[in-house]
Amino acid sequence: MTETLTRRERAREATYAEIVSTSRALLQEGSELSLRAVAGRMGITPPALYRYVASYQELVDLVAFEIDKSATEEFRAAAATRAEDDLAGQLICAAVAFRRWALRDRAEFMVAFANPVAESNCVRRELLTASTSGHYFNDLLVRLWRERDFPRPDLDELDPRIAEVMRDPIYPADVSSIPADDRGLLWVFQQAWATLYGTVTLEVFGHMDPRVIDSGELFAQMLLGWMPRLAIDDPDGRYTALLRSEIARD
Amino acid sequence: MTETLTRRERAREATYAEIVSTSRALLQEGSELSLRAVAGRMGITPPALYRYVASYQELVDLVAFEIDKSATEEFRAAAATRAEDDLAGQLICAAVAFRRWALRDRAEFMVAFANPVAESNCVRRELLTASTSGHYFNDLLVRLWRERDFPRPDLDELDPRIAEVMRDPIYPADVSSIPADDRGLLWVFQQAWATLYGTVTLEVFGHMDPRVIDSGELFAQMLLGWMPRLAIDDPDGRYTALLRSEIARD
DNA sequence: GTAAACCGTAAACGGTGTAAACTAATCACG
DNA sequence: CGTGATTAGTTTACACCGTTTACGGTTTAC
Repeated sequence: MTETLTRRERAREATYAEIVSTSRALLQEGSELSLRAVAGRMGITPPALYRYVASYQELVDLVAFEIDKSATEEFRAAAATRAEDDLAGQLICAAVAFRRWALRDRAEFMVAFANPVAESNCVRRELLTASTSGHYFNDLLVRLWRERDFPRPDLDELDPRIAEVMRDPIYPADVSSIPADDRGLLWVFQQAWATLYGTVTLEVFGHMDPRVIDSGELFAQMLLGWMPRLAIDDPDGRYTALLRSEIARD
Repeated sequence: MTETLTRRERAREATYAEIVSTSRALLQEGSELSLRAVAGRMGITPPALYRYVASYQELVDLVAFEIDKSATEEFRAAAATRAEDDLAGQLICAAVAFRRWALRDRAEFMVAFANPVAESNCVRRELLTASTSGHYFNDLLVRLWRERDFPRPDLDELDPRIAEVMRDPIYPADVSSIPADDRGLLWVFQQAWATLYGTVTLEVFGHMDPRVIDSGELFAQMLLGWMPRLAIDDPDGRYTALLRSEIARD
């Protein structure tokens, strides 16, 4: 099953990997991501990078995709601290991990999530469809739904334009596991994701009192507000406590 | 009452106005906002701009503030299409106007609302406190609350850190009109604003199926979800219809 | 009337993305 | 094995960018 690559292809693959890791290193130490900086640190001349990416924007897109992929691993790890069958707990941990990651690695977050994707940018649109984090959260929600059977809209009670999208979704792409009749579930996901994304983006951009951000209450209330809709009841306050302790975790 | 300005002060004021209008013109026609471009179009040499702003970031902050101010006028105009005492209708119209404006003038929206405000940037923080749009929406919500008396949390049932912020808020600043006991209202505002901001930012950045954005349903559902919390009941569906028709407007 | 404050310019420095022409190494194949 | 094509990299160059410094003129204020 191991892809048999020619020597050159392997070298090329390695160079791509180095481009990505160099770029991420730059971002993490607070520098600007620039073609010249990446090339310089790789001991290479700037135009050489054009053998690998067609433009600066394409470099950003490439790095964004890899950042998303590696961040998703972090969410997955956070969820893995809960029991296999505790999907609600996993969702809470993953969501909080998303926020924690975003506030910690702001620069990386902005590259991956707060970068306008131009109408024209087809490459970017494709990568977006492949969004690793999108797939992960979507999958988590689907599994939660199988377990708890929270309400989902019927396609024909939705706005027809939305129903059409749910029938033939382009993002996230992997939707084969959801029966056609239950596609309304995707609409629940879309709305939940919008709320999660919106809250975190607002906090990262900092357009509000810093004390509110620090407290994490905006995020906590947002998640708590979603729990009933996902049939996550919390009679003994276990999940609320989990949420709060996860948020407090630096 | 007319400020008596010296000739020089008037000239300076005029130059500031020209800087802002030139910058906005650049943004609106899709160009990048740059010091050199602004100077060039003003028929001036780039370093001359340093007599007016200390850095590029300060230019951006200045322009952002003015954009926010003028956008707020647009929201106000949208609200003015409703009767004086129809605060719910005004809120809906203003909120939809916010979205409409953001999707129309994406570049301007990003400068004003999707620009990270650095911890260090004191000037920016002050301007943020003076946020015109923040004041406008906050004021609208306060008036709606006086009319409909929707529930607001007591300060002592809130997280103490949040309660502290509500007691001594820095954003939005004008809060003198809210009795100390009712400051929990600010928390409602904060959450509503976060949801509004988050939804619109997501749509502007376009990290989702374009068809969903075009439909406006994400935004509609978000607003519809908030109406009950604001005691906006809608037995005859008038407000729902208003919301939908406002969204459909272009 | 003179000194200070102000507005603007010219020149320069170091940074950015990108295009073109060229060189050296590597690969594929007869 | 040798030759021709493909590839990875360089050099040079251009047009932008923010910013600093030193230098003129105007306008103001005393």
